[in-house]
Amino acid sequence: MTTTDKPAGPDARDSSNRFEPVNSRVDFVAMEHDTLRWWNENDINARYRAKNEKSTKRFSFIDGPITANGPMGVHHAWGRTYKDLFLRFRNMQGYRQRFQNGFDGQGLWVEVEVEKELGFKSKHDIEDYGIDKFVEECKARVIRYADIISEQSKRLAMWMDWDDSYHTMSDENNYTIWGFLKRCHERGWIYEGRDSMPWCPRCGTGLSQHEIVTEGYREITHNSVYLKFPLLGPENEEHENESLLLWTTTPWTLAANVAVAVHPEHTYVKVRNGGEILYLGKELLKVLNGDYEVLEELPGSQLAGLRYRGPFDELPAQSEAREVHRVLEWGDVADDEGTGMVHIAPGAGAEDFQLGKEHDLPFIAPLTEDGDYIDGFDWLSGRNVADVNDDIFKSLEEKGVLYSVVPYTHRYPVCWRCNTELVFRLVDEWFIAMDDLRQPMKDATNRMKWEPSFGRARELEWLDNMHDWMISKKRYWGLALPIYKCEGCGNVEVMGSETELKERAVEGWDEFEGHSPHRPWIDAVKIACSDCGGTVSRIPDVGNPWLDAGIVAFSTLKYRSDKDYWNDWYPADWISESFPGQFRNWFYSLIAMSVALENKEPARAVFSYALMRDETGEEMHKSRGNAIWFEEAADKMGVDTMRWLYSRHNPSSNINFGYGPGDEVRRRFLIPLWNVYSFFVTYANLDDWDPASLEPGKPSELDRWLLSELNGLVAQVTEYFESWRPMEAMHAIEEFIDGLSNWYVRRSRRRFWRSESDADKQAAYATLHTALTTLSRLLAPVTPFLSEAMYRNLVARVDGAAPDSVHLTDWPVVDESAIDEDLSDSVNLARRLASLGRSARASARIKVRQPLAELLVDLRTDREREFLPLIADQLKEELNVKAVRDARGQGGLLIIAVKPNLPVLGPKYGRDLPKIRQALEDADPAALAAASERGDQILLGEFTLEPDEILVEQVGLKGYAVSVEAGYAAGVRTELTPELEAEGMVRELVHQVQNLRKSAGFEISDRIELYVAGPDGLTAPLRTHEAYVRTETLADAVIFEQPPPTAHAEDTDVNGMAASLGVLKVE
RNA sequence: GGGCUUGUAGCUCAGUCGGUUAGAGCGCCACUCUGAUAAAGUGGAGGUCGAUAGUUCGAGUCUAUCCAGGCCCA
Repeated sequence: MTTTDKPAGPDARDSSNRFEPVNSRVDFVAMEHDTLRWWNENDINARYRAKNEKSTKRFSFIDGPITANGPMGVHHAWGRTYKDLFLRFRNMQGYRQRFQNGFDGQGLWVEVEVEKELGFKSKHDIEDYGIDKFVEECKARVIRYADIISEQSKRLAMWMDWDDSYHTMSDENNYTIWGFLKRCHERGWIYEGRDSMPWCPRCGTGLSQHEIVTEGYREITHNSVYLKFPLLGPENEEHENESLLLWTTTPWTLAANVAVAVHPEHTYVKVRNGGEILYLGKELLKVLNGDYEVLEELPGSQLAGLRYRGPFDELPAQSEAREVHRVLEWGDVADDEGTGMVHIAPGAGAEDFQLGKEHDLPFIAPLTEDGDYIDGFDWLSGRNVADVNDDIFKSLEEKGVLYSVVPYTHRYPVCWRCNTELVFRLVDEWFIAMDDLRQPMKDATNRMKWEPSFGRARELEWLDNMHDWMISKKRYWGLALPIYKCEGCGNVEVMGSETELKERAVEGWDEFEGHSPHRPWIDAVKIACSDCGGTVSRIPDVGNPWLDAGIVAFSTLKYRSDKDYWNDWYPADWISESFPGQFRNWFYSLIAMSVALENKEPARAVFSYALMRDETGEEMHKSRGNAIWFEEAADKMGVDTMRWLYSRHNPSSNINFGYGPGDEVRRRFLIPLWNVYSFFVTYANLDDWDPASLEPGKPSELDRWLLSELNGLVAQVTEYFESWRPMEAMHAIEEFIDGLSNWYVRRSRRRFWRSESDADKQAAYATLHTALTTLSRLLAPVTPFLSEAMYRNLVARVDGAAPDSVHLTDWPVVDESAIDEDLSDSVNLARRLASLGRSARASARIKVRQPLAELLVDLRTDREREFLPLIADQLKEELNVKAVRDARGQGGLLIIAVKPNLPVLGPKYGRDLPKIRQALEDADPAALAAASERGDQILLGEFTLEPDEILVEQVGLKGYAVSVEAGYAAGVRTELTPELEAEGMVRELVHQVQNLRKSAGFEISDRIELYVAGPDGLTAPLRTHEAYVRTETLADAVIFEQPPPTAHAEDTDVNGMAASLGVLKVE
C-alpha cells in the first residue's frame, strides 16, 4: 500500500486507523483528566494493586503518616511522588505490596487549628466548651482533611489503597502505643521528672526538644535591662556602695533570681562610674554610660562567693533564696555580650536549672500554665508575664538599682504553632529514659541503608545528643497516656492494653465503653492501686505525637493480632520522608520504638529529600504570596510535568519549584517525546503498519543503534531505581529522548516518507514502536498519564492480548545482546563530528543546503579511526559533503601538535612523566606525528615511546573551514566547484518548491506539475538534476515556462537568480 | 564551640573509578529549518571549578586548613 492511497492528516478522525490519531498540539491537563476518568471506570488502581497478590517477592513500604490538618501542598506532592514512583516501579517488577497510606491526626497542631476555628483564646475556653465536644471537633477536622488529601493524592496519580488508609488516632494505634509504654515501664524507663522547659503560655503546654529546634526562633526586639545587684558585707550590710552590674533580656525572670554566675578565668574590672563602684567584665566596659575609671582588674574566680542583694528580695517568694544569693563560677559565661555576669533563675531558664541542680540552689518557679505570676509575688501575682516589663523597670528604678534600658534584637524562641513568645517553666512531665536505648538505636541506624548516605551520620549525631524523651503534654487531643499514679502511695502503673485496663477497672468502664481511648471518656476509668488498694486515676496528660507516628511499624502490621502477618511485612524495605526534621522526629521515634520492642531496625532503606522553595529559591509562604496550591499547579502545569520535575531533581538539595521550571520540563522533554509519538502514529496510520506483523524488516545501523541505546537505558534506569536514585535515572531518560528525537527520528524521517513499503521501512516502524512502548513502561512510574496514553494507543488498542493499562504491565527486561558499545560510541562520535562540522560550516557562512566536496576529521584514538568508515555515510548526509576523510593523510598541510597520552603513560612511567612532557615539547611535532602514523616507536632522548603513547592534533588546514574541540577537529573544504554550486542551486530550488506546495495547501502525497521560468544559470542545473527534483517534489513533470494562472505561483530569488515558480496539482 | 552539608558559566544545576582540552538548561547574541509548525534545531560568547597547602605522573573529584552560606546540635 502506498501513501497516496490514504491521504489522512493527523487530525482526521478515521475509525479505520490502526492507531488513534494523535494531535501534536496536546493538552496534557485535559488528557490527564480523561485518563483519570478511564482509570476509575475500569478499576485500574485496584487491578494494579491485585497484580502481584500471589507473588513470592514482597516489597514492604511503610508510609510515614501525612498530617491531616490541612490540604496537601506541592511540597507534599514532591515526597508523595517519590513514594508512588518506587511503589509503581516495584509493582511492575512483580513485588507483592500493601499500598497503605497513613494519616497523622493526634496532637496539638490539630487542637490549635480547631481553637482558631472556634475563636478560642486559651485552654480555659476549651474546658468551658467541653473537652468531649472539642475532641470530637478535632477528630472531625482530621477526617475532613484526610478526605481532601486523599482526593488530591488521586489527582497526583498516587495509587494507594485509599479505602485502607491508617489513622494514628485509631484505637489500634493508641493501644499498640500502650503496649510499648508498658514494656518501657517494665524495664524501668518511664519516670516523672521535673525540668525547666520552654513553655507556651497561650497553648498552656511545654514544647519538646523536637519542637523548639525547627521553626522555633524569630528575630524579636526586646527591652533589655542593665541593673545593679548591691554587694553585701558579712552582716548583710551594703558593701561600700559597690554593686555587680547585670544584664538580662528577660526582666520577668528577675523576681526569680537566685544567683549570679561569672567565668572563673575571664578578667573582670572594678570601676568608678557615676559616683558608684561597679563590677563587670573587662571586655564589656563599652556598656557603661558616661566616664569611668578602672580601679582594679581581677579574675572571675576572685568574685566567686560574694553575696549580694537581689532586686526583688522583698517578695515572699524570695524568702529562702535571698539568704543564699551569691556569685558562682560557670564556664559557659560569655564575655562578648551583656556584662560578663549572668543572672541565674533556676526556675525560669534551662541552663539556670542545670546550674541550680549542680549547686543545690533553691528553685523559684514563678509562673502558672498561662504565664501568670503565682502567689507570693506581691503586686506581680496574677499578672501575666507578657505585660510586666515596664512595671518591673519602674520598680527597679524606685529601688535605685536600674542602670539602663536598651532595646535588643535577638533570636528568641516562639511557639511554632501560635507564635507566642516562649518562657521557661519548671514542670513535672513524664519521660522515657533513653540511655539504655542509645547504643542499640545506633546499631540499628548503622544497619540501615541511608540515601543520601549522609543521613546515617545525621541520625547518629542526633542519637548521640538525644535526651530522655518527654512524652507528656498537658493538653486534650491526643494519645491518652496509660499511666496511673496513685495519689496515696505514689505507686506508678502502666496499662498495656484495653484488655488490661478493663480487667483492672474498678469504676467508670461502662461510661467509657464504646468510646475511643481519648479524653475525656477514658478518664472515667479508675483502677485500684496494686500496692495500697486506693482508687487511681489516669494522669491527665496526653502523649507526644511522635509516639503516634513511631508505632506504625507495629500498629499497621497487626503486631498485636497477627504475628505471621507482621513477620511477613516487617521490617520495611523502604521508607521515605523529608529529612529536615525527620532525623529527630519520625526516623527517631520509629527506630526508638522498633529497638525497644524488638531490638531491630524498622526499615532496610531510608530515602530522604530536602525542602521546597519557590522558583527563585525563596521560602514559600502563604503570607508572601509565593506559595503554590497543589490543585492550581496540577491544572496549570499538569501532574506529569510536576512529577517529572520532582523526579529529575537531586533529592538532597532544595528544589526550586514553579511554573518556569515546569514549562521547561514540558518543553524540553514532554513535548519532544509527544512529538515523536505523534510522528510515529501519523505515518504508521498512513502505511497501516501493523505491530503484530511478523516481518521484522531489516534493521539499519541506525535502528540497531537505537535499540542498543534503549536496552542500555533499561539497564541503567533499573539499576538507578533499585538504588533509590531517581535523578540519575531521569537524566538517562532525558538523554535518550534527546537522541531519539534529535538523531534517530531526524535521520530516519525520509525512511518513513518514502511511499514504497520495504524491509527498511518495516524495520524503522518496528524500531520506533519498540522504543516508544518501552519508554512508556520506563516512564510509567514517573509520568503515569503520558505513559498510559502512549501505551493504550500503541499497544492495548492493537493487541487484544496485552493488558489494557501500562500500569498492569511488567517492567522491561534488558536484552543484553542488543547492547553494542562500539555502535553506541561510533554514533556518539558521529554526533560530535556532525556538530563540529556544522560549526565549521557556520564559521565559513556556508549553509547546509550547499553541498561541499569534503569533510576532514581529526580523531583521538585508533578505535575512533576504525569507526570512521562506519559513520562516513551519516556524516555525508548530515553535513551535505561528498566525502569524509581522516585528516592524518594530509600530513604537512596541517599544523601539528603532539601531546602525551596520559592515561597510557601515567601508569607506565609515573614520576618520569614531566621529563617526557618536556621532551615532547622540545621535539619536532611533525616528525613525531609521522612516526606515530607509521606505527614506529618514537625515540625521545632516554625514552622510547610506543606510537599510541602520543596524541597528534592537526588543525588549520588551508582551504578548509575548521572547528576544533576537545582533541577533535572537523574541517570542510570551502571551495565551490561549478558542479557543487549547481547542486546547491537545485537544493535551494527544491526547498522553495516545498514551501510553495505547503502554502498552496497540498497534501503531503499530492502529485504536481512544476513550472520554472528563469535564467539559464538556474534552468541548466535544473535540467541536469531533473530526476532528483521530481522525486523530491513529487512532480510528474517539470515545465520550463511561466506558470499558468491556474497554478499556485510565486516570483522568487534562488541563490541570486530571479525566477518564477509555480505548482499545479495533478488530479 | 561541635556534627552534617553546600560552594562549578550572569542564574539554576549535572559532573561516574582521580585521566587528555569541565557539561546542560535558562538568559544573551547570531543563524538555520519550515510536512514535529501555537513548534523545532544549530552555532557563539560566557569558567582562577570558594581559597591555600598537600597526596599523586596527573585533582572539579582524595586529604588538611581556612573563607562564605545552609541545616542540626550545644
